[in-house]
Amino acid sequence: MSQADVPQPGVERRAQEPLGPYVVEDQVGFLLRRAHQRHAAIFLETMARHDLTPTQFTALIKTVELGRVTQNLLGRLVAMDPATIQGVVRRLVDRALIARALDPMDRRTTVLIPTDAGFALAAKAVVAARAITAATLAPLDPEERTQLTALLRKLG
Amino acid sequence: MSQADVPQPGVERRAQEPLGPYVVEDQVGFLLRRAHQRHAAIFLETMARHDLTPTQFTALIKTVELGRVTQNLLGRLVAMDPATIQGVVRRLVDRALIARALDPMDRRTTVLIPTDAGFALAAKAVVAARAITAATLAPLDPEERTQLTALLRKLG
DNA sequence: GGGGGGTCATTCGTGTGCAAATGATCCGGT
DNA sequence: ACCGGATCATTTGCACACGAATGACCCCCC
Repeated sequence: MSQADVPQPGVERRAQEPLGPYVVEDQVGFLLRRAHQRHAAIFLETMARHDLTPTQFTALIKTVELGRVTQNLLGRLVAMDPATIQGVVRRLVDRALIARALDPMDRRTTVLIPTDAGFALAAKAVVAARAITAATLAPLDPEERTQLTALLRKLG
Repeated sequence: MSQADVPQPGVERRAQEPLGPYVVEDQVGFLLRRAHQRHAAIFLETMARHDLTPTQFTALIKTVELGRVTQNLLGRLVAMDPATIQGVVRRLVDRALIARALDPMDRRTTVLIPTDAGFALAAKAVVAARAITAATLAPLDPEERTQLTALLRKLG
């Protein structure tokens, strides 16, 4: 590193950066990406024996919870756009965790219904999911966990 | 909704769900995914005229900041694994925002150096990036913004 | 009772994200 | 001088994620 690469901080630079230095690592976007990655890693490892990804788990749980949903509605409920939910549902259907049914009232839609295997796996997966949430929040003390959850919910 | 679908809370269920009900929408993982998606949407829209994705922006900024980095090291610094950083860097090189150089000391590595165009774009993109952070945090009041950032950083 | 605007599901293209495998290269220890 | 473990970059395969386009279908309003 030459001297030119390490200028004295806060002298001439201030004029060009009136709002202070921009540190990528401190931006919400970067921190959100990191946190999401870490959670995904914990999820994948903990849920490995059930072979469910975070999105597959979420879609399955929601389908079991509702008993019967339209694919697009399911997508809206779990924050996945139609193109994404399509692939997620396809994989769950391929594994016979949920089934497609026809809606005589609306021939555009396919109704999704969990299978017995889907119910059974969902029950077991929820146990793992509780551990995943706990492991993800492990670095925080109880009060901070509540705060973080509240702030993220407020973030929309 | 039938009566059977809305049981009185906290009676028989407690025996089977000793830790309380599992609401997927309240789990950190779900909230992190939602928040990350929302940020990505804001980023894409605000950064549209510069045509940079969040990861491309981060990699470019970091390269400009360092002036000269190895690809794998860059990846570690911005939390992208070698397979991911490879594609990100390739797109930046294709657009002539950064250049590859040979390292005579280590023939395995390719050294990355920002081009003049890369410097120029980075300077303009940082302005947009400040707005993106602000827009992402808009739903929170100033104190909450500091809290959220601190909690996410602590999350690792 | 037809027509037009909206919705549903799907497909395509592009961009992350990671595990795993590969080939080239480096380096420490013998 | 060499060899074996480690690192670098790349590729492949799979799974989100979304914009845009498409074809089928719904429903309301004229």
